Amino acid sequence: MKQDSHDLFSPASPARSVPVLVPMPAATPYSYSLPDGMVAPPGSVVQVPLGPRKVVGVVWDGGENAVDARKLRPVEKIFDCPPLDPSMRRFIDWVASYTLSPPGLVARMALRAPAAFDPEPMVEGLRFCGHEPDKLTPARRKVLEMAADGLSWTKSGLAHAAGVSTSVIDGMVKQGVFEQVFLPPPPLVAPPDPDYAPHRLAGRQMDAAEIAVDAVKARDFSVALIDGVTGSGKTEVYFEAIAECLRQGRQALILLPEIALTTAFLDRFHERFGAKPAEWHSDLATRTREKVWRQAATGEIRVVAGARSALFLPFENLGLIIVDEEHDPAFKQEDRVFYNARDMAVVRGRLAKVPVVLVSATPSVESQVNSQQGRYTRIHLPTRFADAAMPDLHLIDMRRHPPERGGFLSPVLLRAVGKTIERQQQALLFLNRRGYAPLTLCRVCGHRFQCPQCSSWLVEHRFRGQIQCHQCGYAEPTPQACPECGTLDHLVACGPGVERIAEEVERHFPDARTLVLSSDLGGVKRLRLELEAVARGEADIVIGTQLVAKGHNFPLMTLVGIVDADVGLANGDPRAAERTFQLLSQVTGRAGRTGLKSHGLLQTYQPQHPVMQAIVSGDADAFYEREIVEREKAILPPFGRLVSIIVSADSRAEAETHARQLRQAAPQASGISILGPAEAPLAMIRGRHRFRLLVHGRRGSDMQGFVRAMLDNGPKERRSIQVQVDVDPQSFL
DNA sequence: AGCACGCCGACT
DNA sequence: GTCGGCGTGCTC
Repeated sequence: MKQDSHDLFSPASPARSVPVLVPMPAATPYSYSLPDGMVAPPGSVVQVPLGPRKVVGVVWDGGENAVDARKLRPVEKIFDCPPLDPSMRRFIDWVASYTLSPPGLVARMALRAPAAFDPEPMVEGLRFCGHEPDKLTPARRKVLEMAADGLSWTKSGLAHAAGVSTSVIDGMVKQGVFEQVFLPPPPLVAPPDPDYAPHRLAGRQMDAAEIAVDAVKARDFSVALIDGVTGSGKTEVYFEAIAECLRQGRQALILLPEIALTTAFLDRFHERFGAKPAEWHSDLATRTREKVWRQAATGEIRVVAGARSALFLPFENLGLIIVDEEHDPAFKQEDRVFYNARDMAVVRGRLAKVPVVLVSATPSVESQVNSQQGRYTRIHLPTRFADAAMPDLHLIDMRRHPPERGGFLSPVLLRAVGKTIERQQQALLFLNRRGYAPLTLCRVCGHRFQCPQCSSWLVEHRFRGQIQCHQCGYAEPTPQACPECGTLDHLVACGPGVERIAEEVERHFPDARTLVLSSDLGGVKRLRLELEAVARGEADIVIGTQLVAKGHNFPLMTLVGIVDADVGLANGDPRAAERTFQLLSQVTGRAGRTGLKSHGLLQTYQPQHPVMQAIVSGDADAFYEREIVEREKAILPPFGRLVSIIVSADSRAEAETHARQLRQAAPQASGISILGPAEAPLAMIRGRHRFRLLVHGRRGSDMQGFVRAMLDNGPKERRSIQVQVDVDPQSFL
């Protein structure tokens, strides 16, 4: 009826219009007119004009708002690629409303492959068509032998197979020996074979694998949490779920923190399935990226191993999502669209009706709680596989075994390092602090080097000759003189960073091969190469920041020294204990997988601290559940309820709109409040709300100053603050 | 998000 | 006299 009355007011020949999500921060899709004869069902990937440029958008269903028909511009082109299916579209809508992001920007994450939307061009190929060449040289004979089967070859492929140069083939083409054919582009990766190398699971692992496999067999949404110490066989267990998924002819997605996407992982997959999975991460070459996108969309690629953004690939027939290292903070994206890929994986699984498997040696508190409450199936792997023993762990009480003057390494740890390298084994010294020293000050006037943009300490990087801000990226060359009093050569470095530890190590072990592994020393590629070199034994002493804790195994590493185990315990983060526990467990888990006797030594000034005690006691798992989960449950907002506070300094109305969207999206959520810059700090102090502050502002803008102004209830700045807490996605499904 | 327009400071 | 910094506004 409404439709009819609407038609009365429509022009005689109404232009057909379609809603299109464009890569722009608009709340709703834009409308475009559809030229006669063009068919664009929802999900179609299209090219549309937007202002002065052409952009890629997606035809949407619903959300269209009224707009003057004269403003409509036509859809220019529909790409010849599979449309985004309804579950993917609902996923994009869901993520947009949950993260309070414009849907167009979420959709853009699913279309991050510049030229992948048209089919890959056919590859030119050659086929033997019966004509013999007039002169049959030895080289030509070899080519004919290879091509006699009448199958199609690429020119370079045939030349390579026959062991001749391509010019031999060029000559034969001229004589009409070959006809030109067009071949479909070759698949990026070979299809993995679920039965390539049978698993070698035993006992509890078999039971665990059965649960995971059954979840895949059910072909429905479920969430399982696999937890077990490093080396307990978690990967092998979820490989069985992937094998089942492949047998069903469906696609599997493995999400990993970017740094854990190592060749070691890919090789392991290869050994089990006879082929590598397709990779997806920020460092991919454009061409490869496009191929992966396209072949995931067509279903050609069966398994993708990728960083968080792989969650937005448009799989043709998704059957399983794995989130490995699910506790890892790297799954959080904290720019543009803010999301946690672990949570969104659960949502995508729900909408696509596929099982999700979360995997970690140290599960996040959220996942622990969800499994305790029975929403996630718990799959616990209690021990290490075969003879891979856990290292024995000891605390070094730094009050009793202090380092020598000017040093940071206890004599106990130094002795252990010496013995380890004498045995031709490797030692890892872990310190979660990049650079040379976290603070520099002037010995004459006491001036402390502070970031001019955000007021955190500037960290000296001696290797690069710079002092840097680890908060905002500000950097300047290390000065010789104090900017305050002008005194030369009286600047003093305070506290250790990995570079300074390396200096100390080199002083004690001048003949050892020492290597610093830190994220600021080159890109992902270089880092991977260095990790592999270490795994092959090409270093004796490795000094690393937290990146060494992630995913990579060092078979020759029999000593792990934690230089400053207390770092991070007192930084005010409500998750400090959880983070410290996870990080130190992951690091100490790197050692002890060789069957050789291995050790972990934790330097600490707080040997009585419950986290330290738990890590060195064999009862860490129980402690983690009992103490950390219980404590942090009390600190964090009630699970199953969303507490989101939007503080808006410039537009109360905008904040109201966001809150309304939130309440609509999650009617069962409670505790949404809007707090102005004056109320927010009070609420924080009174402890009614716990939250992280996310301050949005341009680089170079004085965000710290704004927060200060906010805390002082000062003048309203033209910036907005959005405050969100980590919540549990399950309750919104 | 991108891109154009538009207005004030240091330089070929 | 211009180049270029970023503030503001607009895109179906």
